[in-house]
Amino acid sequence: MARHSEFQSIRGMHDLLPPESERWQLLIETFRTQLGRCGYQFLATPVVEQLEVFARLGEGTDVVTKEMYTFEDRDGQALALRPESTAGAARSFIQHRPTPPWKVWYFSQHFRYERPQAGRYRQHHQLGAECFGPGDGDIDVELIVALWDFYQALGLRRIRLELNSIGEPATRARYSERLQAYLGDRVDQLDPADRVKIEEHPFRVLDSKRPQTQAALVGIPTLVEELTPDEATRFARVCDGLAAAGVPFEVNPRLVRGLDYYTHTVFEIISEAIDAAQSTIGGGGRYDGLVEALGGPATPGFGFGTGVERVLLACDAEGVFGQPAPSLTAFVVEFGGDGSEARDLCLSLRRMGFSVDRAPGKSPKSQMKAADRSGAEFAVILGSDELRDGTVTLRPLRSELEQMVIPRAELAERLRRASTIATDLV
RNA sequence: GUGGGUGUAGCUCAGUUGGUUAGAGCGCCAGUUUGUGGUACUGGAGGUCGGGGGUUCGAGACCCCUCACUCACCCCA
Repeated sequence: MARHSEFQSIRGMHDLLPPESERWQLLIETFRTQLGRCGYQFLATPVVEQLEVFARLGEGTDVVTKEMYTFEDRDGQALALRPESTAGAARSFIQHRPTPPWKVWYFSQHFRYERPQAGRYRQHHQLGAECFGPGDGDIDVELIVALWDFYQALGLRRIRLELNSIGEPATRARYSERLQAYLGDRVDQLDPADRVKIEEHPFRVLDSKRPQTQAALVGIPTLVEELTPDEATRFARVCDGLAAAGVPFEVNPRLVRGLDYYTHTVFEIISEAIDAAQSTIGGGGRYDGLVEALGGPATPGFGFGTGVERVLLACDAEGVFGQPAPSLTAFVVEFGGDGSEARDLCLSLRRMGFSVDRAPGKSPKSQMKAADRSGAEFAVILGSDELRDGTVTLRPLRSELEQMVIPRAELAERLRRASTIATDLV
């Protein structure tokens, strides 16, 4: 893209313009409806937090150690743009001590300093939800089903839910050691690029994309085998709940997530329609230790995030969006007067709840052209004859019906009957 | 951070081995139709060829640097 001016948006950060922005509104509205049914309410936390809030997410996460936008303010306080939203929500929970269960949803922008590519941006947006308080698996089911139904409501069909349990931290640690031992015995079978991970991030070897590594992983001990009876029972209840809700899923014993705070249930939802490397459209899990790690009372939690840009990629790939509906009821076209009557008519129609626009000062032909382009259902023509007679010409733009001259007083009623757009007033 | 591809009009792109004044389609503006969009025809506006340097009589084409976009790795939504 050519650079025409001195300034442009920051790498990996994009403007959101109409008509694309309309689809964002649709996504947000659908999400709000879906989560509202489950009793979740909107939460907004600041874009900036103390660096330490995110640092507590763990040393083992690239999001924290490599990708954060960090800076000092004028007082020398260490701050960061949020790379995700769960930490801020947890901080907020601790700060305000709402009575659990605290069920919130959010729409927020996140910042990660990575090289942009398809479905990955330095500023990206997520819709998400968190539930602080209840520690039972039924909350896991509630939120996963809500997210699944959100995708269904959008019309996405080619999606896949992958599920796993990583148990309590003790189980995870035990498995980590076992994994390191297993991998240590087979170092030379792994892809060289993966060998270095054994020490620091043994779990990262599991979901490696490299064929040589994947071949070496056949028969590797799985986390599921390592779960205690209690953990396994808990996981089974989550699986049962999803099955009862009719949500198809597959247990992926190698599913590990990028953030260290997860316990028990973790999941991802992948779009099979996206023809790009970044095809995970949503993911989340349980984080029973997070609130405590941030200095709050021991409180379990579960949450997820879904990437708005990626969901829209999936929607495009599946072609779920039809023709956009008309957004204007009427477009007022004027000529032969000084424009004041058209101006007043336009304003009064708006106060009656109609969506109306106009393009004053241009030729009749140009105004009609503007009316067509605006997507309006009707042109309301105020020419010299109509001005003289106190009438308007009502011309349908989206159908083959004939135009008609009607008394000005009848206009509102005619529009109300003929328009497919609901007015927001009576 | 590593590697590949691409930068020409608002958008999508042509532009031959380096050779006059840089093109097309769509979009935009206007006219054919001084009261009517969506079709058709005609005309018009719009470009420091991403930026800088170099080679050359001559660079949109070649070389170097740089910036941006893009795809992949890493990682993640």
